[in-house]
Amino acid sequence: MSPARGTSPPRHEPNAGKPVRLKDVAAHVGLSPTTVSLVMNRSPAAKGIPPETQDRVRAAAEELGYRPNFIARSLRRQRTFAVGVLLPEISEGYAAGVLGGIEDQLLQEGYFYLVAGHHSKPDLFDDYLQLLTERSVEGLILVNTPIEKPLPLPAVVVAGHRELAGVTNVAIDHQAAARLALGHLAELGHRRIAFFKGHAHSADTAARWQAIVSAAAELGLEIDPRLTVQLSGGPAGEEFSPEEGYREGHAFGRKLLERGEPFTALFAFNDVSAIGAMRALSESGLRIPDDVSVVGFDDILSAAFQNPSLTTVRQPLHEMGRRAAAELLRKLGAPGEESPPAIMIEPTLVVRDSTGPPPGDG
Amino acid sequence: MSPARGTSPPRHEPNAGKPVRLKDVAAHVGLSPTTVSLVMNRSPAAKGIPPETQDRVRAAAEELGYRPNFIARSLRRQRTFAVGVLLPEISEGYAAGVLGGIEDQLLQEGYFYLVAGHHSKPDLFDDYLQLLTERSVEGLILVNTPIEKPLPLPAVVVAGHRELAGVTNVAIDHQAAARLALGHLAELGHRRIAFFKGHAHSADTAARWQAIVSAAAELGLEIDPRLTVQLSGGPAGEEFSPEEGYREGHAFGRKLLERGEPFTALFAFNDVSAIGAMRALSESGLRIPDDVSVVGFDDILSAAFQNPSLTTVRQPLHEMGRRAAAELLRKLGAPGEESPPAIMIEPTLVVRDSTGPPPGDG
DNA sequence: GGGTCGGGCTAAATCGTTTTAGCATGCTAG
DNA sequence: CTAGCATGCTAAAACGATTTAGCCCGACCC
Repeated sequence: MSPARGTSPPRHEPNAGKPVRLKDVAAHVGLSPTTVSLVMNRSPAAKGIPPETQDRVRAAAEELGYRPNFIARSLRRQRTFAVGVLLPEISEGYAAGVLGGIEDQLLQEGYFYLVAGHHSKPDLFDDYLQLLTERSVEGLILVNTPIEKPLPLPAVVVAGHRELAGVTNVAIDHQAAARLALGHLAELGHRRIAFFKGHAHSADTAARWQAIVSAAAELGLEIDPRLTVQLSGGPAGEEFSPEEGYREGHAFGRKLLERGEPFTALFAFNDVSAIGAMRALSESGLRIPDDVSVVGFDDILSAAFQNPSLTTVRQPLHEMGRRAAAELLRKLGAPGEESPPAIMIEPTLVVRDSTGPPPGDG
Repeated sequence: MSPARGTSPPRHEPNAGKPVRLKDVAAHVGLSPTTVSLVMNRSPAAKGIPPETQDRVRAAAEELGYRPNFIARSLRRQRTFAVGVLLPEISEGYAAGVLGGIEDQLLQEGYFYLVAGHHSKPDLFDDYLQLLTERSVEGLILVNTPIEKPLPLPAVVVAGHRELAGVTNVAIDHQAAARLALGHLAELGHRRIAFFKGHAHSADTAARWQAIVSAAAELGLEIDPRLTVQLSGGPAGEEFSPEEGYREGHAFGRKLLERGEPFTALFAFNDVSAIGAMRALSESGLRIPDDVSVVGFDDILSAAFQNPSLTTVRQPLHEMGRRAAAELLRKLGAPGEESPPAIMIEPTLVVRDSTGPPPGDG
């Protein structure tokens, strides 16, 4: 059969020339395209086809290196096995982390995804939404992206605020987060705790603050308005850079000290502002954690590299993405079925060196 | 109509029921699908169609909210306007940064992209490559991904090492990077400079070291082997976490001090190891930059938050991605045409507080 | 008045699949 | 002997566009 396997026909090679089509395989085995299709898809209708024929077909497909054309298939079946992801900016840490989880889940299930970063511009958002639906994505995942109009497709939102009928919101359990952080501080013996509130136009601000107030109540901690500062987060609507967050943390840490109201711990809104504040505190001669303990939020890379390393509440971004994707696929698989309005993700507390007992406590 | 909570039948514009087809538009204006297609695509063949007819068609399309089906169009034209991106892991900073640039460029040109993270597993790489070609992507961008076999599609590689005929490699200009960093240190007056070499299995190690050696020669600096340590980067083939890099920097910074060979500056292989080393140096009572200057590489987020903030060579990741995408699109537009084997990207030096004149210099 | 030309449009083929509806053929049962 | 029924396959119609090859009709030319 095979002539001294050295010759040169592309026997083993993927595909030398033009791609192989279904009908090429059919011609090669002397059967109709229908039959080949049935066999290749293991369609139930193929049960009438004897096993030896099936083997013959599959062998031919293998030999010719047949790969079904996904586009043609999508057109016919009206399924693209693709979802769209909309986010502010892909290179930013939060979105990238979530996207990692989304990807894992989707690829595992045989889906792909198209991403578009709208840079927080509403009209870009609309454009991309349009483009994505034009490309027939089957569903949407929005990360950190506020929506007003109802969406034309099944959707899951990660860290959205607004509630929208039919879309599931995957978000961190702020209540648990607040309990973890404040619980940790309370256990160490802190009573006078300062807070950074998020800027007004951040999605998480309100929910997180609510949670903090309620967790503080649970723990019998008092929240002193004089120990609370609100971050501004730069001009409304614009993207704020981490550097800005850092500077704000630094500035507001200083401001806090200037108020002269004593405190032994600070729970910042996020890691960058916590790091900025740590800097301000050290510059004022305070030692961390001996004089003041600091807790951040997010667990960005830098948190571990600080000196002292930062205790913080970690958002499991990867898992949030995973869950969001899983939920979307579930929706796609069971259309019409009721879907949960929200999925809560449990944060974890990463205790490092920036927290310890308050001064004069041991 | 809708009983309880629905008061709103989706009478809103976009599309109430089923999507509008080309033939629906055709029927609506009483013309053939051919004509409508010609008009909508502003095909040159449409010049025989009088402007008023054209307007009528466009008005109808607008009115009905017609959106061409991209899949059908792709099938017929054999163009998907999509490219595939392969990278180790999307949530990692380097890849995410590059991807940001890729995205900007692609979306601007009307392309989308499919991403797959192969987690440095060769068989996953092959699988995803297969899946991407099955989906008819028109080209590939590989980020930080070594290749051995030739690729089945036009491709551009970002930070690849191996040279492969026909694929363009977008990489930082190591020569310029070395000159920037060493030039800066030399200008400050440093002569005894320590180095971290990258781990053996990193793509950039060899090229960067070469460049350092040659830049040092240009500047008349001597490289002392006793001031050179090679990072190990964890077990070969595995992904190494930033935390590991940090720990290594810390450990090797200490090792360097133990050797007892005096030095006034350290050029680390990357920021995480630089940060680790800074920590080790401070712990030994050395002040930065008064006693030792430190230069990193990459300009990760944390570099700016360090105390002192880290002077480092910035890789313009976004631009690298942009250039890679632009080059791929060029290739796609001009098939057969010769393409450059490499595109050099100029790094920049970000001078912060970790560098200063050597001790006893003023 | 017949041929030519061009303006305005369309029928039909095509892209590569999936899917529906059947068609032969042979065997069995009545 | 014939209806009925598996068995093993296939023809043809989708899917929703693009594109090729004309068709029809009136005006113009000689």
